[in-house]
Amino acid sequence: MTVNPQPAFRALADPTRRDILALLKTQEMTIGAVAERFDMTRPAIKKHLSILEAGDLITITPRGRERINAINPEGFRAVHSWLEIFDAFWDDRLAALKSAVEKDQHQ
Amino acid sequence: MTVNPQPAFRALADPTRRDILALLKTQEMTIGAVAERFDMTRPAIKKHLSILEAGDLITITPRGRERINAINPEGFRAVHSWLEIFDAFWDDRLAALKSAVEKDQHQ
DNA sequence: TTGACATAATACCATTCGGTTTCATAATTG
DNA sequence: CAATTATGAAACCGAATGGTATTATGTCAA
Repeated sequence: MTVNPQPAFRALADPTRRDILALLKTQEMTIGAVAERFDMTRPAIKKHLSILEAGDLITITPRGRERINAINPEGFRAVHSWLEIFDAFWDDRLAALKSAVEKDQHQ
Repeated sequence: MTVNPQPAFRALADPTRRDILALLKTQEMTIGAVAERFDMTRPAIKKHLSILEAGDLITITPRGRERINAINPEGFRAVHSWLEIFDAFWDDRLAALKSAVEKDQHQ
C-alpha cells in the first residue's frame, strides 16, 4: 500500500510553507536563516518547518546547536503518486478530443 | 504569470475532498448523488464541492434544478506546474548520486 | 566556567475550518 | 396549482490553525 499523503497535502496548503520549500530548494538552511527571510517570528517558522517535516517534505538534521532544514523527496512522491490517479483521466479526455477533432476534419 | 495555486492546494488539503475528486473521476454526479456516498450531510458536501470549484478542480454546471459536478483539469495544472519547480532538484540530486556512485566504483 | 547563541517548549489568542441544523428558493411532476 | 425534489443560504458550534510572547535548554567559544 502507498503512503498516506495527508500530512504532505496538509503541509502544502499554506503559502508560507510553499515559499519555504521554494527557498530550501536553492539551499539547505538553519531555522534562524529561514526565519530571516520572512516577516514572522522564529517560533512561527519553526512550526511551519515541523509541519513540513511531518509531511516528509523536508528533513531536519541536528548539527551542533543548529538544525539543518533540507528538501526531502519522499513527501513529494506521495503527492505525485496521488495526483497520478488522474493522469489516465486527462489522457482519456485528450484522446476523446483528438478523435472528435479528427472526425470533424474528415467531414 | 501563472495561476495562483493557493485555492487548489487548499482544496486538496482535506481527505474528504480528495475522496470526492476520486469519485468524480469515474463519473459526473449531482450534489445529492455525491452526498449519498459519504457519511455526512448534504450541506457539508456542498461546502466541499464549492471549495473544490474555487480551486478549479471541478466545475459545477446547472442542469434544471440539479448541479452537475465534474472534474476540471485547470486546477490540477496549477498544482502540477507549482510542483514542477522541484523537478530540476530531483534531477540534480539523481545526477549527483549517479556520479558519486560511479566515482566510487572506479576506486 | 561564563556568556552568548540557536533552538525547544509552553501558554495563549484570534481566525479559519469542517461539520450540523434550520429555513428558503427554484424546478419538476401529477 | 400543489406537492415533491434538488439545491442555496445562514446561523451556529467545537476543534484545528497560524500566529505571538515568554521561558527553558543545550552548545559553542573565550
